[in-house]
Amino acid sequence: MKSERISELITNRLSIYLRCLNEMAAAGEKTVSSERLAERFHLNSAQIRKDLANFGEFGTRGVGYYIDSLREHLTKILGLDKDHRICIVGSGRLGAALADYHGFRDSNFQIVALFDSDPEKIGRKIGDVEIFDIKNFSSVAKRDKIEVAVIAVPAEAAQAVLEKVTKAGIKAVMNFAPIPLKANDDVKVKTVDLTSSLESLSFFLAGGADQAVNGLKPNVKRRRKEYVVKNKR
Amino acid sequence: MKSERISELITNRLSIYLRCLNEMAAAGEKTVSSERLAERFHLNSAQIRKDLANFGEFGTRGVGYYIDSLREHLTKILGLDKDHRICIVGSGRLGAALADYHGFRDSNFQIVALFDSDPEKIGRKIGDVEIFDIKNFSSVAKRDKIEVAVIAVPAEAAQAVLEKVTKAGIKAVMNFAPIPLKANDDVKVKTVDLTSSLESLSFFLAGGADQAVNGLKPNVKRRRKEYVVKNKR
DNA sequence: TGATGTGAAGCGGTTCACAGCC
DNA sequence: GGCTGTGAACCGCTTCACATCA
Repeated sequence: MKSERISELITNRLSIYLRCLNEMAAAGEKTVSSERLAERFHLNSAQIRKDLANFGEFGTRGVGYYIDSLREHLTKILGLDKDHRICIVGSGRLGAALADYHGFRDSNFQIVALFDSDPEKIGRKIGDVEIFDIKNFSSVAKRDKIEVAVIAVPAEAAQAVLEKVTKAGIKAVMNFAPIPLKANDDVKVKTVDLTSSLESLSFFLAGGADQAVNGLKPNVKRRRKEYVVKNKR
Repeated sequence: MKSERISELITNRLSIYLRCLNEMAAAGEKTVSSERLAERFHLNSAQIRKDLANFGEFGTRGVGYYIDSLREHLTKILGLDKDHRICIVGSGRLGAALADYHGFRDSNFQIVALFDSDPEKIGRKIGDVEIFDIKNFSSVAKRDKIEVAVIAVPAEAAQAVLEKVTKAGIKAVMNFAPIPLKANDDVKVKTVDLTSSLESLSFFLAGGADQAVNGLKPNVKRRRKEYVVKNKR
């Protein structure tokens, strides 16, 4: 509830700002204005100022933001001053791919465990990450201090997995199953739906909005022309 | 421009509706009301009706939607009645993982080529997909009738790759590089930023909005209490 | 002067509520 | 009676515009 005061749109942008600031710091720059930052990602400068203003007054009028200081603030705000331990539930192709994708390795996110229900797989390793029995989720999660669960199981199993990890006290979940999940208020779920992302692209390729309302199928009747016109623009 | 009349939020939902309808059809159901569909994904029924109304009048008052008929319409609208050929640019860990992830195999999306700039990798295969020299992108893309490019290269290289595939006539791009890209108006780019998704979760774990405005750092001055209070709620 | 911080306006998406139709 | 299709209200995010301050 109160945790909804800051929207996900904002936190996503904070993450992007921080990445950019890190680059600038590496390039030896000292200060940056919201205007210049905005240019970097074709974005509005007022938005950047407003995003930052949610957390305090970090800027200096007439100057801009001191890069090092702002980096520190954002790092703390995003909780990136601490390490986070992740597990992946589901060691099928996607789960295995994610475990093997070292994209997070150099960050403070670390994949420390995999889970599966298939007895064939339990005990094996992918890279140097062991696959555990999902039945033991709670104890392994506690022992290994896991904070984030990545759901990479088929759609049918995803809701049950969410409930299982929730019971074990997990508060942050990244869901790759192509299905909307119902979670407790105190659990944050981010769904990444690759299939519907692709299908959105397909829609665009198929002619996108051009077919809307007008590219009608034979069995669709048309009345009320005035609405059609309104929708058009 | 006109292609922006239908938002991505809508197309994402259409994709989800279709998946649900397919399941229902498989279960032998014939009709469904927007209300019942809405329950399935904890969502508002008016929204479903409005989404569908963008494309015609598919429902029957007093009855609901005929599942088979609606499936056909949505399949056509999303362009899923045709096959789509995909390539992945970047055969590093992420690219290889995606190539090896068969999640799309049983759909009408097919991964037909990989591209890389590393001479070591060119000519090899991942699964049964060959890695080509990015220099030959244009000719390979034309020969293999590639419609969608997946960008899985480091952030620094992503914009250049986008420009290269755009020049080759690609109109739909899925970007995994953690950086916002600038594209032509007639090219659709979907960015999936796993890092900023994770960092959003980290924000939530770190206390989320609780730290906003109030969890202030020493060097942040506070004036104008009235705004603070306003922001608080 | 130059850039922040922010009220107010603008815009787009969601939800409500109900007229219209089966 | 039941459910769609949709104007109107609502809500939240974005952009504008400017007072404020180093």
